[in-house]
Amino acid sequence: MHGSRKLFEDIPWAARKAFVSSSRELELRSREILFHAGDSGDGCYLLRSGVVKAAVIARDGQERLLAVLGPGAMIGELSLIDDEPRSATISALKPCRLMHLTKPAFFRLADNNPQVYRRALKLLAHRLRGTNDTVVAQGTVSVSGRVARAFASLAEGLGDEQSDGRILLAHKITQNDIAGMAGVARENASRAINDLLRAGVLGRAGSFYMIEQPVALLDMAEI
Amino acid sequence: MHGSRKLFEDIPWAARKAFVSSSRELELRSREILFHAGDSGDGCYLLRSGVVKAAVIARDGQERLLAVLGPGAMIGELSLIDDEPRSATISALKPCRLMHLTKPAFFRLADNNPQVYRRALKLLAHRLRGTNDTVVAQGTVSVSGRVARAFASLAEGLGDEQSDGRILLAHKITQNDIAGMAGVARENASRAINDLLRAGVLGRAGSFYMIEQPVALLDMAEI
DNA sequence: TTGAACTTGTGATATAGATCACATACGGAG
DNA sequence: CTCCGTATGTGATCTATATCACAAGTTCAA
Repeated sequence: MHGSRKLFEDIPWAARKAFVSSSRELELRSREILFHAGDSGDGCYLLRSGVVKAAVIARDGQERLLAVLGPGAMIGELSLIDDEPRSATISALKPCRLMHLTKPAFFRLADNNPQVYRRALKLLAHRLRGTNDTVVAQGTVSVSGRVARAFASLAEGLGDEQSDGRILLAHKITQNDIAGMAGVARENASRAINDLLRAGVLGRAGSFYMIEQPVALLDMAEI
Repeated sequence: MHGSRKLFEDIPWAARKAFVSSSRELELRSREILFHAGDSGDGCYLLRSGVVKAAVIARDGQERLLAVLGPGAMIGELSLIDDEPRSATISALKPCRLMHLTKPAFFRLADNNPQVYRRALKLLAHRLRGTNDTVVAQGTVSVSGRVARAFASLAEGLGDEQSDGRILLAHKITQNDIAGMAGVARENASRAINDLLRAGVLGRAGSFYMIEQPVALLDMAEI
């Protein structure tokens, strides 16, 4: 749970209140789609509770997952900023509550609280570092390493750190999702996951995954 | 030459003057390195003239090129924003003139001109869209498509559009650079480039490349 | 001008990972 | 419970791309 994922950390209370009052609540049922890549739209959303995935469908029909996002995440900020179409499809992996903020409201708020601008810049900078790393990893890291990476990224997006340092991924994740994040075939994701399980780096807690050895995982992921 | 690459478009003159007066000039000789990935550093640079490349070296020693940047480009803004180490190594491909802006100067300037914040956000949003696309392309587009992509990206970074619509890449670029951008082996980049030359999509203008059919190129790149 | 150090082109081979083809297991609806 | 759709595991191919191995160009510095 890296701080820079949260837009409103370090933001004065007055601004938070202004945000809440100028935003509108909405809910999503499981599997419901918030918007599709290519849609027009200029507002952004703050995820209050639940889990969503951001994905794009490549020309050949393959679904590539860019991220799985948990509470506190900012969604749709690219279109907010540059008025271009939505860059990814957002769909709910479980029931979600969101706040919707319009573009004028956001900029009014930010103009009055430069902290908001700084926070937003940090958020984008953090994402950019992440995608840059992904680009490099894509080309140089093996399938099993990229699968490890996918788990690391899930841990960041919705991991729940236990008191003993292990990280619980308290959400049902399919091999298809993992494969989509790692950019590998589902069958090979399966093999890689089992390797991680056998190595004891990863475990299963009920129907959820548990990262038993976060350090070892990051190492395999070449992070 | 997409507008959003330039930090100071639409920025009031007063702010530009403030920028110039609070910044320091510096020069790089060809092949000289501005900074290395991992270095600490919190200032940013504006490229006035010349060409640089942004690259990272993967764990296995392979060089992966993130971008080739021409005049007007912003460099080192990630560390400016989040105080983390430099994310890439910047080196000059030809002699360059740069302006250096310190972090306090940037934020002072931006706080007084929210346009600067908006502009910076747009810049990062644009990059993020680009890297997201790259991630997807990495996993789904063939080698020749990715090489086409590399040329498209070069065109954006330092292309010179002719009156007849063709785009001149007025800089000596090696196959190694192309391979590094596309994330492929140099030998295969060579084959792909020759395919593009034979197809007439690409041409050679002296020792430079010329994009003869930009539309066809983008199509091959699956953009 | 003559190397020496880069570049580029192209065939031959090796291999990681995709794809195919199933068997098996699971989970929710009736 | 029991059936059906979805998720998983694992072998056997197949193929795109890396890697290897050279032969020619080029560039540039001495």
